[in-house]
Amino acid sequence: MKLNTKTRYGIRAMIELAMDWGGKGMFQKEISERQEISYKYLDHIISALKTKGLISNVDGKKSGYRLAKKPEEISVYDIYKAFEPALQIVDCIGEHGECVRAKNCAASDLWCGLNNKIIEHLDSINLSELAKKQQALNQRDEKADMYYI
Amino acid sequence: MKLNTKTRYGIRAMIELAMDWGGKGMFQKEISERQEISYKYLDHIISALKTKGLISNVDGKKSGYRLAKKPEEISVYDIYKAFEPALQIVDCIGEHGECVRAKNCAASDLWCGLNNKIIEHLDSINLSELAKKQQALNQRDEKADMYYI
DNA sequence: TTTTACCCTATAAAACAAATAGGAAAGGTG
DNA sequence: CACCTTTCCTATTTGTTTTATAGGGTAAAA
Repeated sequence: MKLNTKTRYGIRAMIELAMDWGGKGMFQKEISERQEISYKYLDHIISALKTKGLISNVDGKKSGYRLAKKPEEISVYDIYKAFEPALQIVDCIGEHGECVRAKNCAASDLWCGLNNKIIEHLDSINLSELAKKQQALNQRDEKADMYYI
Repeated sequence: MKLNTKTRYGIRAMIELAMDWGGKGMFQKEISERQEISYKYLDHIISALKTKGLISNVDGKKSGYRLAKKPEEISVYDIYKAFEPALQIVDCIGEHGECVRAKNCAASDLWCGLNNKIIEHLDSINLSELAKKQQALNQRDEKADMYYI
C-alpha cells in the first residue's frame, strides 16, 4: 500500500496555504518553490483542490490562492478525496464491488474494517493542527540554525 | 491506496489453511479451487508464505500444506510482510527515506502516524479470529440455502 | 514408469503513476 | 493598447508495478 504523489503533494500544498491563513494569498509559483514541487505538476494538484472547493482564488486571477474554509474545517481525508473519489483499499468494498463472495468473506470484512479505521484516522486530523505543527518545526529549525553561526 | 492482489489472495489462502488447522493438510490445487485463485498464480503466493515460515508441507511433498504455527500466533501483518518487506505507505519513513525535509515535515509525521496505526491494526488481528468468522459465515450460508429448498 | 504435486525462472500484457509539454485565456500594469 | 504574468486545460510521454501466464524441472507416491 502506497500513498500517491498527488495526495502527498496536495497535503503539503495545503499545509503551506494553511500557514498563510488570513494572509495575502499564495501564487502557484510560490507554493511550488517553497515545497519544491514541480510547477507544472502542481497545476494538476491545484486544479483538483479547486474543483473540490478546498481552495479558491476568488479575488481575481492574480490574487493568489487561499483556503476556501477555515483550516479547522478541512480534514486530511477531505484532501485525500480531492485526488480519489474515496479511500477504498480493496475493490470488493463499496458499490462497484465485483466480488460475488464479498457477502460471506472474512477477508472482505477484514479489509473493510481496516478501510474504516484509516478513514476515521484521516478524518480526525485537520489542517489547523498540521499548520501549527509545521510552524513549530520551522521555528525549531531556525533556532537550530542560529547555534551554527 | 490499494492493497495488492498477492496480499489479498495470501490472506484468503491462509484463512483456508487456518480452517483446516489440525486437519489433513491442503494441496495447492485444493486451495486454488476453494478460493478461486489461479493455480499458477498461487504458486508465487505459496512460495512467499513458505519462505517466511508461515506454512509448511513438512510431512513430505504430497502431504499438503499446513500452517507452520497456531492460527492465534499468525497476525494479518505477518502475512502482509510475506509479500512486502514492511508496510510503508510513504518512502520518507524508514531507513531508505530519500526526503531531506522529512525531519522537519508535518506531512511526514502525519503519514508516519497513519502508517503506525495501520500496522497496529493489522497486528491486532490473527488468523484464528478470521477462520472462526469465516466458519460462521459459511454455516450461515448453508442455513440460508436450506430455506430456499 | 506414470502420475501427481511442488518448485523455479522468465516473460507478457495491462494498468497506473508521475511528470512534462504546449498553448489558450484572462487579468493587471506600464 | 501591448505585454507580462498567472491561471487553466488537454494531450503525451516515460517508466514502473501489478497481475498474471508459460514452460519446464524435481521428487515422491502409486
